[in-house]
Amino acid sequence: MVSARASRALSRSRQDYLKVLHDLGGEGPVTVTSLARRLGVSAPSVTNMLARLAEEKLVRLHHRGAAQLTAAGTREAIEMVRRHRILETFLVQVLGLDWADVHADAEVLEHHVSDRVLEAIDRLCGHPSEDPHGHLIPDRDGRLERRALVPLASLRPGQRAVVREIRDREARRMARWKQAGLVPGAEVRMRDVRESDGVFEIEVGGSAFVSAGEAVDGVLVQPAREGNDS
Amino acid sequence: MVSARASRALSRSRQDYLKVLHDLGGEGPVTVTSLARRLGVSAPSVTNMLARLAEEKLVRLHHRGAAQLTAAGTREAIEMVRRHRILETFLVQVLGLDWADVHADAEVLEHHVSDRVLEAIDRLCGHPSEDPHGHLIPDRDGRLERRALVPLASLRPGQRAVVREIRDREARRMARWKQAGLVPGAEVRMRDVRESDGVFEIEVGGSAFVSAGEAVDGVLVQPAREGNDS
DNA sequence: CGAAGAAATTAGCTGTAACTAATACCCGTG
DNA sequence: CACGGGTATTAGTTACAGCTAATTTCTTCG
Ligand SMILES: [Mn+2]
Ligand SMILES: [Mn+2]
Ligand SMILES: [Mn+2]
Ligand SMILES: [Mn+2]
Repeated sequence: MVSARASRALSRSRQDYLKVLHDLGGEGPVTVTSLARRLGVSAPSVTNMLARLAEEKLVRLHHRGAAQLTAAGTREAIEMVRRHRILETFLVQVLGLDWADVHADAEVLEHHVSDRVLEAIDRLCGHPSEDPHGHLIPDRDGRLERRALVPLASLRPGQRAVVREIRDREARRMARWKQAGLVPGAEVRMRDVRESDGVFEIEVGGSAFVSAGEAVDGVLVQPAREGNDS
Repeated sequence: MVSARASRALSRSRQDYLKVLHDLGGEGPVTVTSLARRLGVSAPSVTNMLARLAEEKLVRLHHRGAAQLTAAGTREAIEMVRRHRILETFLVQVLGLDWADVHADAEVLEHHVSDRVLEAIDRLCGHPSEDPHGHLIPDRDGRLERRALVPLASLRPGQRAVVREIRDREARRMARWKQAGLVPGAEVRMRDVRESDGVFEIEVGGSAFVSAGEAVDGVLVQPAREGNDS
């Protein structure tokens, strides 16, 4: 029952488009503009590539550019997510690179590492279930648990939570988060929210710090069960 | 004294052309046809690419296609050799892949691994000086020792030698060599050469085997000092 | 010397994936 | 209902790196 990993290798661009579609898509379709922004290409480039992906039955095209992954497209996208996260784990755990810094390397390598090498890396890392930023790693069949997480900034005053995932695309911000102790597994408590200016005070690992709302968007937490405000 | 690792990233194709030029070049210039054969592309493609490389001052063009690396081209080529060999070492030593099988993966990864990742891999492998096939690894400044090796098939009857390098491009043949004990470090003795049909008998690690000349071209040995035919 | 054959080059195309500029389409507001 | 702003598409280019077919240029040999 070896799953049918078809032999056709998608181009690097296609793989990146699919991955971003999966990430932005959640469920609903995705707009040309959002893809363009996230991929760093022009809108016409996106229109164009989407047409090709549609022809290859990897995305379904709705009206006015709205695009949605097909089952086949989703499979490819998740495969890329798996590769990306395994590689990040490897870069941190085995090569000892910095947490905040491995995303860019993984973004390239995910397209060029053979299945054989990927499996060897996965084995060497002990078949990790999470990457260094707390993101879950899909299994070989593309199964991916879903977690109900909320943005750190959405906690109400007094609420406790555990940091679960850190968005990994901006090395700069990650360095700051790490230094503040906002890493997967950290326990936090929202101390105060100033509605007026969107600034709040967060307690993490004993000490506290203050931050503007957008400065922590990208940190996802799992709220503690209500009522254990010991 | 950080050496001037210029920022220019050469395309994958260029890097491969330079590497092959270095390998075939030795000293003298290289013909269009030999490049085409080795790279698996057509002759016009080579003419064309050589013109670009010449424009970029990476090769010097002599008459009728003869091409030769410039100092800058040589630097780039050796850098690729270093990357290739470090990666092969890593694939075998750390990931446990098969000796005979890592060339293709290294051929791809050499173009896509960042300097940072390469250095981390090199460190993890303990700054190896030879790859798994016995090829010397250039140091970070492009220095590469030179060894005086001869083809296994050129030994005279009775002569002893130590296997030093195994050509790594044909997995098929490598598997056979490995199985026969022809690996770097193995001690061999030429037992008999039949001039008539180019077949000879070789002793390696006690047992002996017989082979046609071309079947072992790609195995390079270091002849023992004359006269210790104990 | 002259022609054959080998080697290299030129000419013209292809596919991929970008880009900019121009245009078309939609939707909400006046 | 018409118009303006935002969104998407079309049209036309570009760079890269390959290809085949045709041609040119060398070398060698009769
Ligand atoms: Mn990528
Ligand atoms: Mn990650
Ligand atoms: Mn290569
Ligand atoms: Mn090698």
